[in-house]
Amino acid sequence: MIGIDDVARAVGVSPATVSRALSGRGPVSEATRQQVLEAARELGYVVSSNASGLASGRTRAVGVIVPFLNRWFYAQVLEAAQNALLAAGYDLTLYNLGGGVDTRRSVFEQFLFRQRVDGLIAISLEVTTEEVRRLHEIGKPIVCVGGPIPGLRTLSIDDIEISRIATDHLTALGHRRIAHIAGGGGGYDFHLPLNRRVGYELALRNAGIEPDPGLVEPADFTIAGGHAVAARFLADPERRPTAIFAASDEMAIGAILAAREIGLRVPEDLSVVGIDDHELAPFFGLTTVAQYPGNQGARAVELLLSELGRDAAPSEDGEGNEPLGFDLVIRSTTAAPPA
Amino acid sequence: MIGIDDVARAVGVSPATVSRALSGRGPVSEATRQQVLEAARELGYVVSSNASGLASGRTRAVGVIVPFLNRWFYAQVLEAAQNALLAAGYDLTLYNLGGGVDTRRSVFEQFLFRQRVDGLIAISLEVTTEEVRRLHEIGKPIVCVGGPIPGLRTLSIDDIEISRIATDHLTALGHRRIAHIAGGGGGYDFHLPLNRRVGYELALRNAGIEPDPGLVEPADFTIAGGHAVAARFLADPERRPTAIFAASDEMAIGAILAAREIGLRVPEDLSVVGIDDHELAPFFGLTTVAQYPGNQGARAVELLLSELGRDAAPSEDGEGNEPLGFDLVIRSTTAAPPA
DNA sequence: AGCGGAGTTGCAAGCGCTTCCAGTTCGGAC
DNA sequence: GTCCGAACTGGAAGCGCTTGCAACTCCGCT
Repeated sequence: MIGIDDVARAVGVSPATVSRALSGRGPVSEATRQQVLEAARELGYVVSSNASGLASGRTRAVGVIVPFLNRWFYAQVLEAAQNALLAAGYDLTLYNLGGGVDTRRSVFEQFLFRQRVDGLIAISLEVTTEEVRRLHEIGKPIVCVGGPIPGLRTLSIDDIEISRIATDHLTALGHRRIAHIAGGGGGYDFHLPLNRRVGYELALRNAGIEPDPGLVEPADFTIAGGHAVAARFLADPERRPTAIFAASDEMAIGAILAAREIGLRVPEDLSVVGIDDHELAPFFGLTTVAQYPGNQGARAVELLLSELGRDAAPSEDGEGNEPLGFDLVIRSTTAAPPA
Repeated sequence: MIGIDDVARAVGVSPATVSRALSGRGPVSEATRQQVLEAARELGYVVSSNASGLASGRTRAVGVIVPFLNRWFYAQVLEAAQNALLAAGYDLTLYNLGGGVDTRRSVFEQFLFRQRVDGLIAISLEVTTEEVRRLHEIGKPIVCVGGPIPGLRTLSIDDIEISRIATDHLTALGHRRIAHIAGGGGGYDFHLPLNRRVGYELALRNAGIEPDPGLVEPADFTIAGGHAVAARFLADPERRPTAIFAASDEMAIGAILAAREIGLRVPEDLSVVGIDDHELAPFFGLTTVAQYPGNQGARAVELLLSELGRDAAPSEDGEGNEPLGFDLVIRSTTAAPPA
């Protein structure tokens, strides 16, 4: 393995200078820098991250913690984060908590303490107070996306507002009986489904409609889950809603399929709105509120790196939570209710 | 930060003994080992991966290279690999090549050479010969899943056979006009779609049917792509196939939706078969060939770790490729052709 | 009693970098 | 011409572990 000494010898300077030239820390004359860069490229020299990390305390790696992998939203955020990190020269170490209690515990007890990463990004995590304590103990900067974790800097969407807008769109079209497929269950941060429901009820009240608890039912954020709930909503022609607002696009798609199965036309007989702007949304012509997970991932990296950049201690201003953008995207699954 | 010396002091032994006790390398009396373990737990000591890696050359991390994240198959493999790695005490460093040419190049030129990982798992990668050369240069064990990379140990499905079985199922039901939505395009290993087409044609010939090139068209492995191709196949009632075999479940689902849209019933008017056993397959009642990506990921980790375990040089017996299991799963999208 | 060997343990030398500190050079100010 | 500071460079001390080697302790044997 070719080391820093080889490069130093090739250029005729000390390893210290090579280190400075390559890392950009400390003064090096432009001429020397160029020679070093050249020699390094020529020899194919790449610094050993272990040695560098041990000596400097910086590893140039960021840990990303996700509760799931195989969900569109998480994968989008993760992909964007990966790209941003690679572009900045950072490795991404993945911690997927979806592997059961034991793996989850060992991540929080062991893995995160190995000094392998300079900082962490946590995506929509629902964590126990004990886990929050561990996260703080690590003493490294953390940025959360989505699930607000007490005392940590969080990037989050305004879930109440996003839902209000979606529901407003339906009331504005004239709908009065609007059902809501809420989120719920398993591993998700529980604030999200709750806030989305609050926004929905807010919009109804604004339109002078009293929310009917019989028109709200939770599902698990999947197509199959949305389908099952929608089928129940639509079963009785007497009590059938004229619109469904689902807390995610996948559930909305399930609802569309359920409607089609019993011969209802979308949007003529039933309007459907989702949240996400999932990759399948255009395919189904789904009206939805886009929340740009890619931007969220990229922004999280940006924030984290800036914190690392100023060699800061983990920011104590954890309350400086940053709202994210979203937009209503009107396609062809919403229309005025049947006469 | 609490270090190995603290533990040593607490127990009253040398750091060397603590290291041996914690890593399991070298002899330590049972009594001492217990004390060390106890003290480490108590103090919350976790070895610094940088220091350990630098001193030993082992990092207890594995790199996983994927071409995409937001595809069901990749996410499944990745998730399983992550679980297996965590269980074995390994970190997983992710390299997603989907970020464009530049990131791809820097991964192959820089990131993989940082000595950050002990080994690599490459999932269904299509690589250039230059990239293969770089992979070899790294000098670490590599296990590939799916895309056979020349000279590297590969775990792969028998794509010809898997397709043959799917198509056989259709011919056995009596179908004669069977269309194939092939894979193709962008970033995927190109052997896969090719082999699947070969298996399809093989099965047809076995049933005495001459393949009709007009009944084969590629799509991009997505629902939308499958939908578009299927819509074309089904447009002309005269030349309409009675069955469609898609090279992936997502494309098969697209085909089902396309059929429904023009009023065809599945399976009465059209049979559809896919490959994968995607999470949505049960929801659509899709008959498919399951290929268990989770097992593939777990098996890849197992192989890689066993290679690392015996401190082996990267195995030169790269041709010892291992076939993987798959099963025809018959659900409700296939039946005899209309009379 | 003396000895050889197995089982444990400690010593100390690194692993390959980074960075503090001190030295050197050079240009300008006086 | 001298002096000072800024800009650059090299020496060397670690960073926190692992591990080869030597030392030491018990045994059971002869």
